[in-house]
Amino acid sequence: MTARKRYWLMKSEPDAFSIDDLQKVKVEPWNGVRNYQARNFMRDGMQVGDGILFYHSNCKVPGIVGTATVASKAYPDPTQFDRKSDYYDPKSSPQEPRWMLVDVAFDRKLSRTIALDEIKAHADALGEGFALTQRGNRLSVLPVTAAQWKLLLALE
DNA sequence: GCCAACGTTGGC
DNA sequence: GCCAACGTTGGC
Repeated sequence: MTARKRYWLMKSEPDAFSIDDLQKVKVEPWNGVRNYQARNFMRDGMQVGDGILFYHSNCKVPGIVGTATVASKAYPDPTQFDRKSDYYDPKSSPQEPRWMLVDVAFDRKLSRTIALDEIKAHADALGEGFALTQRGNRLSVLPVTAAQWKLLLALE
């Protein structure tokens, strides 16, 4: 049985990993997420084939720059076991991994950036439940409804 | 580069 | 289990 396709938004700092980087490598293990809520979305919510809005944060024009697809089920983030990694977590172990990730596959680049400004301008239509535009929200992985997905991409 | 927001840590 | 201190995120 296949569950209904879900939608997500994932943030990345373009200096660290941009939509162009994803286009080059095609598939990227989404490592380094060290927030429990974000982890839970990946671990418990994501299914292969789900849609992802790729969002550039912490840059000149923050906004949605492309789409991607969930390409694997959740599995332990290997960087948590790597002492040399910035993402090393001494409290995690292969027997009891704390952090999970999914593989993210490039889908397409948008013809233009859907800037945060524009997204905010449509806050009413997107609804109060949209985590991205909620004040102070710093979640790097968040759910998007089918209606929000449609609305956001219609702005392209 | 600043700083508000907010999650996590650790002392008690 | 509380909560102050601290670190990080991310818009501006």
